Amino acid sequence: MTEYNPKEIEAKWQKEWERQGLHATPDSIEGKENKYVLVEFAYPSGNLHLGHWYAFSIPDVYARLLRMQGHNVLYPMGFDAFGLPAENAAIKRQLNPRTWTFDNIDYMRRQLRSMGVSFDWSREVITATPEYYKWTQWMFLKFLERGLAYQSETPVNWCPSCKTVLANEQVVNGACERCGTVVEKRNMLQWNLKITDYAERLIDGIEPLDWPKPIKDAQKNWIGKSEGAEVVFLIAGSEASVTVFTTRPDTIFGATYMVLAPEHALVQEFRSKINNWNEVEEYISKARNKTDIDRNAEGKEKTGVELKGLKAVNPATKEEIPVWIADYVLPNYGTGAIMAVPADDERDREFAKTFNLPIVTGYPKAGLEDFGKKVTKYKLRDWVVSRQRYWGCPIPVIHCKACGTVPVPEQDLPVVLPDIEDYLPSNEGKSPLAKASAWVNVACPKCGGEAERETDTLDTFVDSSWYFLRYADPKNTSEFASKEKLKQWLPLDFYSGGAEHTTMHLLYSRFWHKVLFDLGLVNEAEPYIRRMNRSLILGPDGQKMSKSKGNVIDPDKEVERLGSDSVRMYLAFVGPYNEVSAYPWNPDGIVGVRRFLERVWRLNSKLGGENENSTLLHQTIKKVGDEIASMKMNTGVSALMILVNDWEKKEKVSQEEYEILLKLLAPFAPHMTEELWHTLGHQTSIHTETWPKYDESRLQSSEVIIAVQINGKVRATFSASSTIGKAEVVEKATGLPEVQKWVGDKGVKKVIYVPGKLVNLVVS
RNA sequence: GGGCGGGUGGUGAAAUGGUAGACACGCCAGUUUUAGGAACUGGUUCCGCAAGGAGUGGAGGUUCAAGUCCUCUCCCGCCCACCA
Repeated sequence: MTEYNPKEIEAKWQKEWERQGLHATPDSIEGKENKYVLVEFAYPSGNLHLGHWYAFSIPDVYARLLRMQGHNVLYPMGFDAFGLPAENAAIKRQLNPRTWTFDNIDYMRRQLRSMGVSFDWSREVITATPEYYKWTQWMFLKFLERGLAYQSETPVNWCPSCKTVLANEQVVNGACERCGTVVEKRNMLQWNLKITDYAERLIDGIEPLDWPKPIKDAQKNWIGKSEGAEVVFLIAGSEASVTVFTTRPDTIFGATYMVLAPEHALVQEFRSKINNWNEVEEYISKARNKTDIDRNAEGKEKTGVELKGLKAVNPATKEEIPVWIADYVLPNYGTGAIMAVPADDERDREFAKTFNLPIVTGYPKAGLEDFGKKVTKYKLRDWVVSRQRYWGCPIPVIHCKACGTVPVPEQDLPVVLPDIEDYLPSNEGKSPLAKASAWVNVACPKCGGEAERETDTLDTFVDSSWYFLRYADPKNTSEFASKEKLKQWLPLDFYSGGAEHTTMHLLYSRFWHKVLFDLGLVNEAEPYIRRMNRSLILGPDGQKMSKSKGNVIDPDKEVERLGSDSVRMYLAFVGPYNEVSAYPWNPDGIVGVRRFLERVWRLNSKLGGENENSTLLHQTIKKVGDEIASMKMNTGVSALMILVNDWEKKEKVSQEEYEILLKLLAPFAPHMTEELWHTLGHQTSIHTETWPKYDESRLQSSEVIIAVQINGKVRATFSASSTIGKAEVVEKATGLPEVQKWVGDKGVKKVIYVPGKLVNLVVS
């Protein structure tokens, strides 16, 4: 028997599997059920890091188990190829984003193959290819048709470094999620998708899903449903009124003043009646220029200005109350106006104290709808999808002076992203595409007159909202995917990815899917039934890996040192996959896994024994299958180690049982098991074998160890037949000298017997 | 401020209310006619020579029996956050 040489055998089998097309997945196989295992596709950043290995190789173990258990398993991979990060990286290197991205894809594909993951590359999807984004554009037009895509001039988040607008979800603590630059507010004409129309359904749909509770809660929280009432406050001495939203209409008798957002329309409407207009105007312009960071820095210190000369009437008390503007009232939540109840609301109280406004306590409580009508409000905002950047999917719309906004006719799709020289973003908020005049200037599809193409591109999250549908039918040129093929694979059986997508990709794509469902284009309202967030691999120092900290583990080097199978198996072994946790990479820990694989390799020289059909073997078969299915790979691996530890003590091992071990190990270490399998004389792949079956009746050993407790503390153990009865156990237990020592002459008051496990003797 | 997770050896972690610490790393001792470790054997929760005692952040409780269930409390992490 030769030595275990992973480098050699891994390269050999990767090549051979590819040659055989082992992982190409047909749309259906007679007698097999389809299963769709999905991982978030790769972003072509340029290099595979350990996170990719963790993200792809562990679900691969699961996919391989399902295959061996007789399913037709789709496990695809693709590239989320448009977007800011790739474009920024390309600009930094003075490369065209297209060249940069597609070179990265070629390189990463090769790296991915070294993982020995069973991706079906024949179904690869790349969002930046016209074959793909034709359908992104087509779907966008469907949204437009339905009134779910619209343009509006609204204050948006502008990243001055990336020189583009960002969605709310992409702004973290007032800074750009991608580059960390403080985001500014700008008024710009933007394309939006009406995700708010789906707020209620996005909340309702989430309940029955098999998702971890924290993700469900986070999404519900982000959508932020609150039930309350809208109450109309009249402006004294005028016909005008202001509607406020409150979740506590019962406190209306305590409302002693009202506050509007500085941006509220009423302020401008009454500008001539406001006595201190200069002061008010100054406050408004200050509030407008404040970034979210500034606002946070001020903490909870309240600022505001009274609109002097204006009074509102509290509909409950009929009293005239002052009207203020303050930036703690947000323009885009509720109605942009509140009734302030300083006795009951902490923020209102603080504001009232700062400006000496009246606080009344002990007021009567009102009924829910006495003074207003019941309404529901959401924190969720519409999804701003315009990006003033080159590297994205063109928005398929033409602006005509005569006809207005005209959709690009379906037969003209895709609107191909042109190759341009100057792709740098501009400070004015104009897409670089605006400079490609040959591309921009077109005839209006409606009237034939002069018209211009929309030059903004779509947010990358639009591209990734439906990629998993394309895998079902990746070569289709007449539809994004046929409904029949979609039916064969969807909804997904399993979707694994990062927690950072909870309120972004996972929310956007659910929304997208619901719209497609309403359009009759997909068969189900929810795309992902089972979702799992993976945990995180940290550097050896327990810190998040980063180049600046110098704690980055390069998977290529680990593969070179110990082999792909060792890397995969170590990642499986560090801890449960399905937990929001983080595991430090232990360079010695992976060596332990390599040692285990070598032990399995060496067992080969002990072959020739008789079948033992041991309890341990049956228990291991059950355990490994169960643990992989629940993504608790760590305990699955340890079960295999226990079996191997046991066999190592034996003189001989039966070949048939050794082959069972190899099959159990195959999902974790696909290369090594394949090599050993062929060494044993098999001609076909171990990965097409069926998963070993265990015998239920062999799970329980005939010999058991009974623990004897005195008052709940273990004082002795003895072994006995598993069929031993209570009376006999008590007799044996009380006969033991170390038990008698504790019982003494006190006598046994009570006996609890747990069959085959323990007996507890209660003594005085 | 709101929401959600967690606290178990030196480390990663195991434990349907039923022998806490499986499995692995590290460490210690030894073996292999040099060395090395990605080899082998044994040991390794803490205190104690031992008998024994203590022990899953802390304090109570339920139970024959609690890491697991209940009450209170401390600490840590993540997400959202002036959302009316």
